[in-house]
Amino acid sequence: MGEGARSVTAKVLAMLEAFTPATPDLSLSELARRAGVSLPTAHRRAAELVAWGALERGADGRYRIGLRLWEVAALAPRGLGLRDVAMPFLEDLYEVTHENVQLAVREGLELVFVERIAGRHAVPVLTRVGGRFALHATGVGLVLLAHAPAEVQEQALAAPLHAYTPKTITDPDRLRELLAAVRRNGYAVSDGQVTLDALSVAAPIRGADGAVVAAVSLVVRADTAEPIALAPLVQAAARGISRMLAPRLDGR
Amino acid sequence: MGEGARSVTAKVLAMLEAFTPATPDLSLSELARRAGVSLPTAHRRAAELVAWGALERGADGRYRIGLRLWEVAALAPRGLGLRDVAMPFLEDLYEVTHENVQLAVREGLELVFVERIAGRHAVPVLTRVGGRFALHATGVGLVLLAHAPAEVQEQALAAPLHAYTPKTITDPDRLRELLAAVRRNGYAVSDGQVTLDALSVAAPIRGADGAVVAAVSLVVRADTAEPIALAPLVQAAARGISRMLAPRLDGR
DNA sequence: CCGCACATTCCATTCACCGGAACGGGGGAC
DNA sequence: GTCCCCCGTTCCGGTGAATGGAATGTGCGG
Repeated sequence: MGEGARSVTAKVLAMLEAFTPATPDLSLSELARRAGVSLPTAHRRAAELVAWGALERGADGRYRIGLRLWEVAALAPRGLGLRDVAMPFLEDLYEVTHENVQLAVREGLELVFVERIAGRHAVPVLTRVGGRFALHATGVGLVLLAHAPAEVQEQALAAPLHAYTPKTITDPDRLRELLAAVRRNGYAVSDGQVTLDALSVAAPIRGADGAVVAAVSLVVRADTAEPIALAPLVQAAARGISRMLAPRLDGR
Repeated sequence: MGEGARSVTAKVLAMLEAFTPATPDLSLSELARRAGVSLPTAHRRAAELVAWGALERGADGRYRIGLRLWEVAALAPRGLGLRDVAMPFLEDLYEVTHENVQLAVREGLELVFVERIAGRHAVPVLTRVGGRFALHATGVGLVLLAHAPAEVQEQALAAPLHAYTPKTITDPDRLRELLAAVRRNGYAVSDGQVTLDALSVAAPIRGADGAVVAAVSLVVRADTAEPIALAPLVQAAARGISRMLAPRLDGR
C-alpha cells in the first residue's frame, strides 16, 4: 500500500495537472484533493507557484493557470515553434476554403492539436487547441499513426479502439490496410468517423530528416461534393510547411 | 551569507525559466548553471520533468520544453482562453486588410503577445507569440497602459523608458497626455515608435465587468495612406471580442 | 594513447517538507 | 441574534527526500 512518498517535483506537477479543460479554475481544497496532497502542502506549493506566475488567483480567490506558464510553454518546439512556421500556410488554406484548418502532432499514443483555425461559418468541430484525441479516427490521427514507428502502431492498434460513430473503424486489420493506403496516397480521409456530419482530409508534414513530425487537415461537412479535390490543397500546405521546418524540430 | 536555500519548487521553476527564446534547448550543464543548481540536482529534477513531459530530450540529448507543459498552459484563461474567443475576429481583420494582426494582454509593467497573425506579405514585425514588450511604445502597449490602474501607470512612467527609435516618446508628461488622448479617442496610434518603418493602430478589449483586459492592433507600413481609417476596423474587432468574453476572464 | 568535458550514479548528512492540530473568518440555517 | 460548518491560513516537531562532493561512465579531440 501504500503511497511511497512522492517527490516534491511530482507534487508540483500534479498540482498543475489538476487543472483540466472542464475545470480551469479550482479552490484550494479542490486543488489539494485533485493533486492528492494535504491542504497545508497545497497551500504552500500554490503560494510559491502564484509568486512565480505559474498560477494566478482570481478576485474570487480561486486558482487558475497563470500567464507566465504560458510564456514558458510557448518555447516548446513542437508547440508554438511549429505553429509559428505553419501559421502562414494554415492562413492560406483557410482563406481559400473557409473551412476548419487543424494542425496536430503525435504525443505517445494520442495526438495533440497545436493549432486550429475555425471559420465562424464552417462546421463546428469539438476539438480544442492543446487538447488530446485518439489516433485512429481523425484525418490527422490516421496520418500521424500511418507514419509512426511500427512499435507505436502496434501499441495503438492493440489498445481498445473507441467507436465514436458507427463509421469509426475499430478493426485492427482494416485499420492496418487503411494506414497502408494512407502511406501510399500521401493523404488520409476520415469520413464520419469522428462525428457523422464531418469529414476531414489530412496530409503529413515532414521534418528536416524526412520523418513525419505533424499533420494538417481540412474539416468540412460530410456532404461536401468531391472532398477528394481538397487533398491537393492540403498536401500543398503540408509540403510548404515541411520546406520551412528548421532542422531542430526533429524532436524525440 | 548568501543564498538562503531555495525551495524545491523554486528550483524547478528556475529550471523552466532557464529556457529563453534565444536558447530554446540546453545541455544539462547549461541548464544547471542557468538555474543556479548543482549538476546532480539538475539531473534528478530534469529526469522527473522529462518523465512527466514538462521537458523533452532531443536525439542530441539536449533538453527542451515539452509538449505536455504546453497542453497545461493552454488552459491559461488569459492565454489560449482569450485567444480562442478572439481568433475569428482576428481572422476577419486579417482577411480584410492582409496586415499584421496582434493580440496582447498586460502582465505587470510589460505586455505579452497572446496571438499574432503575420501575413507573408505584410511588414515584418519582430514580436513573437508568448514574448514580452514594454508598454510605452507599441499601439497595444499604449492602450493597455492607458486603461491600467493609476498605480501601474505611475510605476511604468517612473521606470526608465527605452527609446527604440528617435520617435519613441520617453517623456512621462508627454506620455500622460498621450494616454489621456487614447482614453478619449478609444484607440491608440503608434507611428514609428518601435521601428521607423512600422505603424500600429490599437483598440481596447473589455471583459464582462467593463475593465480593459486586452488589446488588438493592426501593424502596417509607416507610409500607409490614411492609417487612421484603420481605427474603425480595429475598434469593431475589439468590440466584437469584448461581446464574446465570458464573465470569468476578469482575471486578477 | 591520453585528457578533457559532460553525463550519470553513489552515499552519508541534513534541513526543507510534511501533516495533524489549532486558529481565523465568512456565510447559511434556524 | 447564535450556532455551525466549511474553507483558508498558520504553527510546530519529527522524518525522509533532497542535497553536493566524489567516484564512475562515456564520447570526443588531440
